[in-house]
Amino acid sequence: MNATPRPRSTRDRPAKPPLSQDAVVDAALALLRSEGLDAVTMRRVAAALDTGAASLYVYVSGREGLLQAVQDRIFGLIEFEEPDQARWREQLHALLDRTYRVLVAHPGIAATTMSEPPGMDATLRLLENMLGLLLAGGLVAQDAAWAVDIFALLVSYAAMEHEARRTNPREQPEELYQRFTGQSPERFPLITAYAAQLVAGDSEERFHVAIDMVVDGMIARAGRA
Amino acid sequence: MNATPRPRSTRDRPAKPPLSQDAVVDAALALLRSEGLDAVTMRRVAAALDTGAASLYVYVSGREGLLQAVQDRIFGLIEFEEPDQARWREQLHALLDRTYRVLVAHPGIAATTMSEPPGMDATLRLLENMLGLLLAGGLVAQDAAWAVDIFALLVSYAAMEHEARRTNPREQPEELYQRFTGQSPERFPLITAYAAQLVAGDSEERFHVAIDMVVDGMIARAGRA
DNA sequence: ACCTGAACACCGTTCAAGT
DNA sequence: ACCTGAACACCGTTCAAGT
Repeated sequence: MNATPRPRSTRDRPAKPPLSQDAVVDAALALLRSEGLDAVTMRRVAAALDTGAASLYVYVSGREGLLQAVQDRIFGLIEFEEPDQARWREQLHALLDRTYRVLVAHPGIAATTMSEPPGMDATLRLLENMLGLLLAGGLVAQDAAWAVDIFALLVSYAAMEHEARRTNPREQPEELYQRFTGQSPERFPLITAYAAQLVAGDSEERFHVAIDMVVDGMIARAGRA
Repeated sequence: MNATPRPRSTRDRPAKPPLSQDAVVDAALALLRSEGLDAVTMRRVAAALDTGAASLYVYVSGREGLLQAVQDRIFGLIEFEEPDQARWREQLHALLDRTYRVLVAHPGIAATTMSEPPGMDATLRLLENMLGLLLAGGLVAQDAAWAVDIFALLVSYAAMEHEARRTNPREQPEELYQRFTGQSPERFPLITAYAAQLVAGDSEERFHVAIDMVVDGMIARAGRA
């Protein structure tokens, strides 16, 4: 039927799937996991799929659109619990912990989650679930709606901080402590005095405290209203 | 003394200053204000100074170092008040408002403040002042130290949100409201029911509420301890 | 000693020209 | 109709070769 000579087998490469949105996102995700966000360029994703960068534009709107699809795929990995009034606060922490872990497993993606409003499917499910937990906690709807945004911000920031401490020597707590204590005590009396407090805790502890502060603040507001 | 012919005057161009760190940062700042962060490339900054990109590396360590110096210059524009126990909370809001306005006046720089730990002079002064306000409020030192980080995050986020809403039609509240209410009420009962609350408030209002939640949360924690 | 043109190794995106 | 090589218009950073 086909006169073109094929090398050795009917399939000359191991099951190259046809291009599709999913295949493009898969390739980007693999690159993200193995080499981080900087490696996720249109050209390298295309190369992993044995094609040219131009071919990707049929399936994604551009690099930004690709990254959004990747983000949504990652959020799709998070499992949800039905909100339970008796343990909503614990459930909130657990949900945010799972989100944190998924973000940390995909270096660089946390930064992109902060600059995009929720819109895709898995992102909306995360939003829906967080909102459910806060409403189960008896919070005022307006406060809950605003707080969801803050929690999303805090978890992304914690993941970014974790990555920075892992890869950037300048962000190591010891380094930072030295920098704070090395300042002039006349000019910076508080920074030098409280350097230990400023660098205390790992990203996960800092992030749990932050969540608790916001939750306690919401409850205080609800009590006043 | 010099045989090279000069055109018309002893100075053939209007007082071109010699290169220096300050001159490089000035040029970057001007570009940032007029065209945003994307315009601040080594090549364009150099072009504004009538030289090549390579020449900048004598004064800054690279693009990242330049952006840090720019950030510190911007924070240097913020004025500080001596912390006053009687009105620390109001002073905190005012300080964060001034920070917000300075960030908004320099599109794109807010994103860079989130990924760099405090280290330069003006950034440390901001940190020192915020810490002073929280301690004047009678908060536990460890809580105050952690909260400073959260406030810095919240103000940067608010500035980013403001910029996004100004430039990205997809982030306009009306657009977002349509997207939320357009979802399936079976799959997303809360998002569809509370779409109005989710998009309520401009970036400044949302940011003030966030600050109050954190402050109230800190006070609640201090009361428990 | 100081400065910089040109080169290196990349980018995202577009589009004419092929099949 | 679909796909893509090559081009366009850029990047940050380095370094040999000039003054």
